[in-house]
Amino acid sequence: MVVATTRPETLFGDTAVAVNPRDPRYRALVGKEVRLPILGRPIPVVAHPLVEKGFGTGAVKVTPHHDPNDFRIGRDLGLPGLTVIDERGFLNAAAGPFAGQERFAAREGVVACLKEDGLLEKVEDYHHSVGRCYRCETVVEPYLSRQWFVRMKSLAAPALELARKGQPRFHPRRWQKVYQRWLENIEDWCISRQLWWGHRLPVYYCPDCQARGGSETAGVIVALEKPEVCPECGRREPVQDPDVLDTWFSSWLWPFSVLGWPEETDDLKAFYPTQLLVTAPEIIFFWVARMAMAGLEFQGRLPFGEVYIHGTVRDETGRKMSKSYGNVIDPLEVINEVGADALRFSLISFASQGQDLFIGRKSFALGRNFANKIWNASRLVIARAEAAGGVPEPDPARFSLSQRWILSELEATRRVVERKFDSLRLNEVATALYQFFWHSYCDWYLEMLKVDLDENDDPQSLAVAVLVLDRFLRLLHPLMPFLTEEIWRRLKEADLVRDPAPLLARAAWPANVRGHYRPALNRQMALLLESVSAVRNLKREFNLAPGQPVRAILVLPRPYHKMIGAAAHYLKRLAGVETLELETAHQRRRLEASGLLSRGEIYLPLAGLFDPEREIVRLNKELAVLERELEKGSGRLSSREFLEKAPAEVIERERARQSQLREKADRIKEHLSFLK
RNA sequence: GGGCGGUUGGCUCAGCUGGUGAGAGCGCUACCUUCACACGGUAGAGGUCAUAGGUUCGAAUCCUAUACCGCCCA
Repeated sequence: MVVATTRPETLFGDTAVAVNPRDPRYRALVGKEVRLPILGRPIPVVAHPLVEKGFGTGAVKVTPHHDPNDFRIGRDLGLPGLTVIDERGFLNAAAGPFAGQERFAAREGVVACLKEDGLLEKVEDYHHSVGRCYRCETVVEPYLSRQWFVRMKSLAAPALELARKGQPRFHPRRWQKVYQRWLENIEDWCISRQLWWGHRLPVYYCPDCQARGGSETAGVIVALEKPEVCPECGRREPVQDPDVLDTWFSSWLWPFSVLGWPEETDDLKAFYPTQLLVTAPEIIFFWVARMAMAGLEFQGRLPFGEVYIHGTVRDETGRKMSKSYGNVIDPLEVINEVGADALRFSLISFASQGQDLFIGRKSFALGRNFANKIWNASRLVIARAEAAGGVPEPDPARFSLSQRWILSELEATRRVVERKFDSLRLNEVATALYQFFWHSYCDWYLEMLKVDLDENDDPQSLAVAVLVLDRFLRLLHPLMPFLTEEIWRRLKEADLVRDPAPLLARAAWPANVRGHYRPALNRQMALLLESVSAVRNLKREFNLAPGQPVRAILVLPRPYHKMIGAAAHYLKRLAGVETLELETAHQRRRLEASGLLSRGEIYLPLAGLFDPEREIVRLNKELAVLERELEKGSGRLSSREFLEKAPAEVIERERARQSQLREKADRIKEHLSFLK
């Protein structure tokens, strides 16, 4: 019979040749014996379904002590096993003429020997996967040895019972199934590790009693303390098992062992169990489930109520970051480059609900830029406040539009942050804070603040700027603790914030301030912001410098005039409008550029700078977009089914939107016909 | 083999219970060193939401199938 092997040197340990029971080529041979080359030992031909017919010759040599599959075949069929390779990788006495040879040298020798005897069919290159040590790359040799196991079924039962009731709670929820299924299919836990260091197994052997034999446990002593002499025969000092415990065997005690267990310490009483465990998915079996089991066994309660599973951190090529791969980005280096808060904020921003994170060195610019922005904006506020000799207590009765708006935005952000924290959507906490601070506070509020200060308009602007900054720092603190702490300290030193708390870390979380949340303001504020943007945009379209002073005609319904009139100085400064005229209707003149607002229009008389052709192109483009939208909407509104089945508010919104779009389109058409 | 996830602008990703104008950061284009910030500002370009069916008045979102990428299994 011809067999194929990648490890010829193991043939000395062969105790059978196996074939698939359904393989007609060998059916007649099953039950017969063949002779092992070199040693001439007779071994049986056996049948086992694990053997693949199409693989190799369909017949495999079986070496139960040096191959996991062969071990199974051997156990299923009651085959004997032979250990022929020792712990150092040398062949032992069972290898006959090859005894004492190193395994790879023996491989060469065996092949030569087979060739000489005319027993070698052929040698060919073969691509296969061998286990290697991840540190030294040495090929791992399967080897049969004594291992210790923990029986898990009874330990897992209480955890399983709770798992079925949804405890602990997993985020995202799908991992709960993974956890539960593992507990359901619990296997005994092999705790023997062949490592150089660690806790040795508390297992001792008496060589004399072992030699006398009798049973598998003869001469085996399990004890907390090393026995001086063998408790059975009282003669020799027992020898400790050389293996160490699996690291998880101490880790599964971690939730209470770090609190002083087995003593009943105050810490243990105060801090066990905790609320939330944060970890990665591959740890669910190794650690989460085992901590749960140990917690129930030794403390009678789960060690945590909730488990947050974050994504795996991968490098830019998608490989898991791992010390053994050597592709880890060292957090300390990142901290040196961009700061601890930037690292932290970046990571949180990237970690959305259990998705894996792909991270390269450049990724941390996100947090770095944000930290830089916060620092500089804070410098501005503090410097201006100090220059003003402090800020007055804000008087809610005198809040201006922009002040009420930024306070409302802050409150809206505070609500989002709380909600997202509660649902553990930390990346969305980060996004909300980022958007608020950069695009509401800095882009608009601080720009308006500068205008207020320069025009000596309203000292309260500064007071609100400080108030908002203080609240914002409190909200951001969990994500960027160092930066916020430092800025807050400076606010206190400048006497801008008065708070009894010695540290921001201990200061109160901002409460809902009644009346600050006023979404209705957005419509008014939007009109102001739109006006500024529209002027900037038109200047750009017609190649005017941003600072070029222009006259602007703002056409709005009467009720908005007062509000916009009060904010005219912002338009002047932020958009470079020299004179602002407010009207309720406007007859377009030839050399004017126009822009549409959500509820009004703006005109810039541009005289010689105006190019009607250019304006026509621009307006046509805008009109095309509107008409496409109008078409979609009227399609919907003319569908009887839509009108019958959609909720009234959806229909209402659609109608309102249609009339708004139509009005805009009509206005553009008017402009176009005028220009032509 | 068993279980699970992903596919949205050039890149990395959000988008929770379907509600109808698809978002962000980076990158890109133009302009700006204006006294918080060029790690910045202003204005902009850029997407048949993998494909094919289905459910629905309505689908990036729900269902089915396919393709591709990826993860876990002591």
